[in-house]
Amino acid sequence: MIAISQQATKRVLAQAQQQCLALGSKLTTKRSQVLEGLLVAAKAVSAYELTDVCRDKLGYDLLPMSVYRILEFLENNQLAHRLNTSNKYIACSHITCDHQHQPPQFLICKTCHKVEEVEVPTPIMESVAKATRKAGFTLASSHLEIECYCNDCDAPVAAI
Amino acid sequence: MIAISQQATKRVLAQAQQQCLALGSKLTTKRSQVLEGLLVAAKAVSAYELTDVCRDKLGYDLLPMSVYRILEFLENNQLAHRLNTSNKYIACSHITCDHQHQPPQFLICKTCHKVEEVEVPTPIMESVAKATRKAGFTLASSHLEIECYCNDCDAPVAAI
DNA sequence: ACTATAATGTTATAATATAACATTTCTGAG
DNA sequence: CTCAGAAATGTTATATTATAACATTATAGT
Repeated sequence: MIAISQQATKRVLAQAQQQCLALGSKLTTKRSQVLEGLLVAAKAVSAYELTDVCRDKLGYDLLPMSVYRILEFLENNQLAHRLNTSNKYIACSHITCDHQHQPPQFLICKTCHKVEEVEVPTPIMESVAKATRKAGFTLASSHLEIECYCNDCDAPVAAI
Repeated sequence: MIAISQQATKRVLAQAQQQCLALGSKLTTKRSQVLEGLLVAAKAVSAYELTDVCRDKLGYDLLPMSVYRILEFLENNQLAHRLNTSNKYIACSHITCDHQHQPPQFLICKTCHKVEEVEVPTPIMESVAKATRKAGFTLASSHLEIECYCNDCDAPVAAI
C-alpha cells in the first residue's frame, strides 16, 4: 500500500489484463481505470472516494454506480479486496506475483486506513478454523481483517 | 444468541444495571429498553432493525437516532458489541458472568446472522499479535470477526 | 449483418450513520 | 428546597454507503 510509480502502475495493469483473460473475463477500459484509481489511492478508499480519485487525479469520468459494479468485478477476479470492517476497497497487493496465495489477512490502520496484506502462518489459521468448527461453525473464508494502528499513527494510550 | 425467557431477560437487565453503576454510569429506562431489544432479537441486528424490534415486539417508542446513541453507550459499558463486518449489533453474551473476559472473537453466520461469541485460545491470539507487530502494526484490539456458516445454514458448495 | 450477451449509463431509492441544536431530566451545591 | 450545570433524550436535517431497475451501447460469435 505504498505510492506507486506510473511505470509500475502500467505493469500491474498489464498483468491484471492477463489475470482476467486467464479467468475468462476482460479488463475493459473502465475496469482498468478503476483499478488504476485504487493503485493511485494507495490506501483503503470507499467507492465514492475512489470515484473522486479517478476524476480528480486521473481525469476519468465514472459514476459511483459504475464504480461499485466494477469493484465487484475486480473482487471476483482477485484484483481488489473489499474490507468489510471499514466498507472500503483496496487493490490486491499480489497482482504481479505469479504464485498462488493463501487467503489474505489484512492489517488495517484505524487512523489512516493504510492496509498491509499479510499471510498469517497457516498453522495459526488452522487453529482458528479448529476453534470455529468446535463451536459448530464452518469458516466462510480465511479472509481476516485485523484492526490496528500503523507505526506512523501512534496508538492511543487507551489501546491495548 | 438463543431466544431468552422473560425471567432471564429481567435478570440480565438487573445485572447490566449493576455493571453500569460499577463503571460510574446509569442504565436508564431507554437504555434498558434497547438492551432488552437486543436480547429479544437474539441475533445480530442493525440499529434500524433494532428500532423495529423495540416497537413491534416490546412496544417501546424509540427513534433510530436514540438507538444509535444508546448502542454506543452500551458498547462503552461492555453490554453490547458492534460487529463492523456486518454493521450490526448484539448483546454481550457475558453480561451475567462475574469474571473478566478476554477481548471477544465473533463467529458470524453469513446467512442467518447468528453470532457466537467465543474465546480463541490466548496463545493463538498471541501469535496473531506477533505477526502483526512484525509487519509494523499494533493490534487495536483482539476483537476479531470471523465470517462463517453455522450448522443450521449449510455452507455453499463454493465455500472452502 | 444479425442476434445474444456483456458492459455501461442513468435514475431512483434503500440502508446505515452522524451532525447540530433544542428540550427535558437529573444531581449536587448552597 | 431550588436552581445551575451536566447528562440524557428529542428532533430535524443530512451525509455516507449501497442496490434496484431498466435503458442504451458495445462486443463476439454465427
